[in-house]
Amino acid sequence: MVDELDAENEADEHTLPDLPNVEEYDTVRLRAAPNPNGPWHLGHARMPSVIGTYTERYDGEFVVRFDDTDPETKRPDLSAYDAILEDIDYLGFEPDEVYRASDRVETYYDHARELIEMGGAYTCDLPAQEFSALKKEGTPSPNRDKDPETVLEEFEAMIDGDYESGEMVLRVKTDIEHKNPALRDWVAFRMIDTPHPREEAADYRCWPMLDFQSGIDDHLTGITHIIRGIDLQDSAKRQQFVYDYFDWEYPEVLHWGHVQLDAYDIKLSTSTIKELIDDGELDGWDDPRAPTLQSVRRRGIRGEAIVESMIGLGMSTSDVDLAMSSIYANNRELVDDESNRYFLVRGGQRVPVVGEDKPAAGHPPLHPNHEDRGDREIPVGDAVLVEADDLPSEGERIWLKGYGCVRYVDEEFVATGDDISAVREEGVEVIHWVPADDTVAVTMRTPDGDVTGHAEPAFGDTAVDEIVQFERIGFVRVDRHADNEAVVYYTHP
RNA sequence: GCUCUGAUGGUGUAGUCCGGCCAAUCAUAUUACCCUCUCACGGUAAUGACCGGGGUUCAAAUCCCCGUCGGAGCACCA
Repeated sequence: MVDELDAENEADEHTLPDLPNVEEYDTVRLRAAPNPNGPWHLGHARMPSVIGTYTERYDGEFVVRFDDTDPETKRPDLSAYDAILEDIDYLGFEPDEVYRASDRVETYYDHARELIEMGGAYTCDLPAQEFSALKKEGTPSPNRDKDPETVLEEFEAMIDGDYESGEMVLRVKTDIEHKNPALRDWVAFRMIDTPHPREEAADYRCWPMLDFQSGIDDHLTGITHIIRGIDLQDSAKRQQFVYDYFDWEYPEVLHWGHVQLDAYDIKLSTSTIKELIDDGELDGWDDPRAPTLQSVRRRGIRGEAIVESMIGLGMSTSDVDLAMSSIYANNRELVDDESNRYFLVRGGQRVPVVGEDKPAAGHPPLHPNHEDRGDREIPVGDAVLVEADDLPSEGERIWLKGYGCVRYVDEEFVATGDDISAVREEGVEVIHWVPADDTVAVTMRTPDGDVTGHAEPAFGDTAVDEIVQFERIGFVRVDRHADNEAVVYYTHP
């Protein structure tokens, strides 16, 4: 038993490498630092999946920090804060702490003041392009040697909003000749005229840049390991200058590449999805065609299946393609056993059923591997609906699943009375069907558009949120029921 | 241009630090067969990869060099 558990743990640990130097910290503390500009798309799931998994492995702590320090270019969406927390909950994780950077602006100011007093930063009124030109040749800004008193005065003026956007910034004094131009005297604070959408933060005009804010916060909140994308691979080196001034120890850092997703036409980008929704091309964030967490959630995919796939991507720094089929495979494993079976006929070709001894009803099982769940009852009536593609050629037999064998003659099904050996030994095909006059009208929403059809009467007894399998079609999540009408979301084959 | 960083089958991943047990792991995908009153589940099998070229070595996916290709940063975005 113990061996078994060990083997299992080893298999789990195989996918994600151990975090470096965990033994040096009392508690491993990890953070996800989303920009709250919209609900999450599937790619965003990687961070909480990995962080949550590591948190569980090391019995650590999971911090969420909203990096919402740009009210203009990356303007926060007020509803996104909660939407993101819900997405994390859906994936099965619960943050230990939640912060909003826009609540902590005074803290950033304080640290900036301290940095200025140490001579580690200077106010600079050079236009961005001019500084950029100087920087490229390694020439310092003429503002670089201002005395700290002047800098402090000008920085307070920035805080007071005495400058307009673009007039003045606070730069961290790094190494203007550093061989990597990306690290030379970077901007720590700039002026933004647009008020922050959060009321609590609406009065601030002087905002920290990500590298400053995030660097300060990671230290102050005791983050031990930072995991972030390769787009931020220079951040640690930039922030190291600030850490050196304060004599802080920089956390461990890991980087990973971008995630691409197959199976969707829509780009994995919050702004793209938002535009499509605004233009009415998508119904909302949970439209089945949208590559968002809300969408797959509505389709009945378990957060756990996504986490497993994300963990499977490992921690490589190169870009990775995630196959939706991997998420589907994980999810199928989770839902197959509990999903009862029903028939849905897409479209529907009406065919009368005749025959002197024809049975009155079909009785297929609710689940082929669980006879104890019992059978469904599907009355046949005078006629059935089948899918046009399933219609046999004239004179051929077909087996109506759970009902029996019929022969297609003169556009009618004639019950033949054959037993199951017709299927087992004579190769008669088995198809699904519904009674023509007793059905539940179903709209099935799929990533490729809506499909309409008719489900068997027993389907009306299913509960909202239930995952069922429409035989020979795939799994769906029951979204809502009305009188003999239902909407389902297609999960996967 | 400068600076980082990476390259294993269709996809993802293990192995690379400490060369041999790697004619390369596992998963997924695809195909075939078995099971089956589903094209689900389960079972079996097949398919398919170390970016290229040199070097070191008895031995290289693993070490060194050169190249090729990819990603990222050099923003008053995150």
